[in-house]
Amino acid sequence: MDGLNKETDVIRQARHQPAELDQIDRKILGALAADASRSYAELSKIVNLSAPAVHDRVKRLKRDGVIKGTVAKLDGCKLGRTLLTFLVVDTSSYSATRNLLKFSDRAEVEELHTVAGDGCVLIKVRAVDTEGLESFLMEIQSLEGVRSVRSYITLSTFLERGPAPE
Amino acid sequence: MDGLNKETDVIRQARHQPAELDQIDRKILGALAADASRSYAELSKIVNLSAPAVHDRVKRLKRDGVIKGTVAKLDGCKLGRTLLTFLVVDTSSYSATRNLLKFSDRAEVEELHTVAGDGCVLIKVRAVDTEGLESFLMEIQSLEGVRSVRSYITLSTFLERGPAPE
DNA sequence: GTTTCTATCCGAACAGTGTTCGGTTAGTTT
DNA sequence: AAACTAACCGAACACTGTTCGGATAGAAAC
Repeated sequence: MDGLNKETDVIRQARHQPAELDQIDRKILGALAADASRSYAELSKIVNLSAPAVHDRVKRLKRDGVIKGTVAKLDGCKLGRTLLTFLVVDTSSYSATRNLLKFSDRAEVEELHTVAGDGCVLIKVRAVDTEGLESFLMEIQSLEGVRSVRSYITLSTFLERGPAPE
Repeated sequence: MDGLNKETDVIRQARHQPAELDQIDRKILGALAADASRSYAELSKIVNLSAPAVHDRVKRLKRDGVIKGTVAKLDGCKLGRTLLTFLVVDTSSYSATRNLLKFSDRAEVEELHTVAGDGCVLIKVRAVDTEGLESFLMEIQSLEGVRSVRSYITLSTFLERGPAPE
């Protein structure tokens, strides 16, 4: 027996390394990313495998974290949120940035990232209306250490989806 | 019989007006927006109704378009896409904007909006690496009528979700 | 070459969930 | 009062998700 052991699936899993994805995996991921309500019978027809085989693969993809979960896509407008805006907030200190991260528990905040470049924090906000956006904006601007806020108010959305598997 | 007829559910549906959402609807929506794999039995416990009652409500919410569908959330990094960037493209003509909209069929493009303000189009791009972003950027910049491109390269993502039902 | 181990697949059986149905209640309009 | 609608429930049904044992193929170990 030499020093190089066989790398089994269990060992790989312990290292949190996902298995390599073949074309079948990517087809399944693409199908589920577009519509997660598809049955295993449907998926099995798409990739020409049996339902249990597809089930095994999906199970592995979930275990490895490639599939992080399944969520319902809601219509923001029909929920009463009509105004989508991206804010780029320029801060002067780390503590100011930290204060901004606290806004992630607001209902109108959908995304919150730190970014390199001119700004420091990027926020995707879906407000009820212009009034709701205004009060949110003023709250941000009044924070200690916030130098400037650039607003990109969305007119039309042409695409909104998650990562594509290839 | 006076001129005002009763507005039934069928009539309202024909007008594409969603029914008003009560607290139970919003609880269900919140639960499904966080995890769409929850069973009706689980949901029924959350809102203190029977499974068929929850089923009826979900059916209505789907029919009215409040629930647009269910999708699998994929891990961009584990798919090999490590670099998330927001681009704000400033264009000088409508035809240039139209050309930008064609980029919505690219695998690395996740969102594409037209925006008011300084820029005209906002694109969320998940590229494989810096090299992939660079080639994408150069393709955009070389388009006729593109005046400038502002890039916001994401360092860390703290929140990424869909619209919240209040 | 042989053995052993792993990953992957399949068909069949099982368990669990989704879905439909009839009946009841409550509220509103005629 | 009568008629209609919306909403709920329990029970039954149909379907899908899931597990199981067995077969195959490939890689590593001997």
